[in-house]
Amino acid sequence: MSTSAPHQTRPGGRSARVRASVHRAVEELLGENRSEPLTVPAIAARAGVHPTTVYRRWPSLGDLLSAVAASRFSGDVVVPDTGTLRGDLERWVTDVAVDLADPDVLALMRATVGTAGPEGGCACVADRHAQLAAMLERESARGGDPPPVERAADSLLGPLYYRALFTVHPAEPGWARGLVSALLG
Amino acid sequence: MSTSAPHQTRPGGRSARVRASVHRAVEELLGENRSEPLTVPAIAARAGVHPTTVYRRWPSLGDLLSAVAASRFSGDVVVPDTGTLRGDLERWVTDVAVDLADPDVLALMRATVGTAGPEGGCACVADRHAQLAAMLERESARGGDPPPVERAADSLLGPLYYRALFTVHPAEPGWARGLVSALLG
DNA sequence: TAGCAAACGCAGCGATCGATGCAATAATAG
DNA sequence: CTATTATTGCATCGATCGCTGCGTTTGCTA
Repeated sequence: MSTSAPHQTRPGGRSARVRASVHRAVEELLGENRSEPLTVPAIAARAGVHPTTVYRRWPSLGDLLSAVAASRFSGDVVVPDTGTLRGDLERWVTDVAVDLADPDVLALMRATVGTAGPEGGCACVADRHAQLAAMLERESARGGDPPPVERAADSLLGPLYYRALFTVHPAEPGWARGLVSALLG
Repeated sequence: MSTSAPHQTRPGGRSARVRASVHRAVEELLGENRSEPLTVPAIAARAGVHPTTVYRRWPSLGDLLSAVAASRFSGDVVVPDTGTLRGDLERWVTDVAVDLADPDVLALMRATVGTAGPEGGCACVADRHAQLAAMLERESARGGDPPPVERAADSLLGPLYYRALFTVHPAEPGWARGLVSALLG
């Protein structure tokens, strides 16, 4: 057999264009903070796509939001490589803090967590967890003794996301850096 | 005029009963994790109240959820008084962790954050912040040197709420206690 | 280039949401 | 106890949501 699975999905051309358009429409509509709730027809209209398409491709609004969040929060922050764990973490938390300061990002995260349930929350932070684990792993390979991933997540991602979701987020510059000091001593 | 403000609101009797019933209905409907989104008619039906009443008393669903969250997250955890800051914090974070392990509480928090925006988030943690500030204040009056409220919130509430919203929340017993050690050294 | 199948658009349908006058109830002041 | 008025219930209406066949377009493979 040349290719065992003939082609169950069709990821190129118009499909990809529609998906990107719908994703962008979701981000845009969530960005402009409207009082009305987010609905599929509104998304389709903004995307220039028929509502039927959205209903058929994504089983529910929660799945759509999860997909948008996973796509948006993957690859938006690159894992730095400064040579030391402290340097990597300091640069990384700063980048994450900058990303979390964007109102559009916050709106997307709120909607995803509120609509898609626990899976939505995981979709928002899965890539961040992987990045953090990669940096700690590298430090371990370098011969260092990094803290476990759970503790690092508690000390870094915890305050970052807590402030983003539950406070008005003043976010003084340099504050995120202090989290690294609190973790590494 | 005998009394300058005659009576603009009427908080007793049936009104209070309706409000309590609607609040309870919201918590119940969010508790049983349904795939359909939360709507006003569903809440009214569960509460045994006409939908018009809900539409008129609460300007939007977000306001209703904020009110429910503020009511639910006020007074549910008492501020302990063990004599030492460490003892107070350890008991308190344990209580908060237990509360956050309740699926109904998580569902209410997700919906509030996702629907009511930043105000919803504040409504969920305002009382917790006040409690934390009270314990630190008491330590200060006792002659101690407690950490600032922001750092305590970062170290304690941050991991607690981050794990509750963004992870599957295994929550080993005793883990919350470790947060206090990480904060106080 | 030709053929196949996946994906999309269109028209239309039941259901339900959210809102609006009007009448009835009941909580509070005197 | 009586009067006032905030509050709720009822009936109803327009708008829109979410979904389902069917025909058409468009990637993908041979």
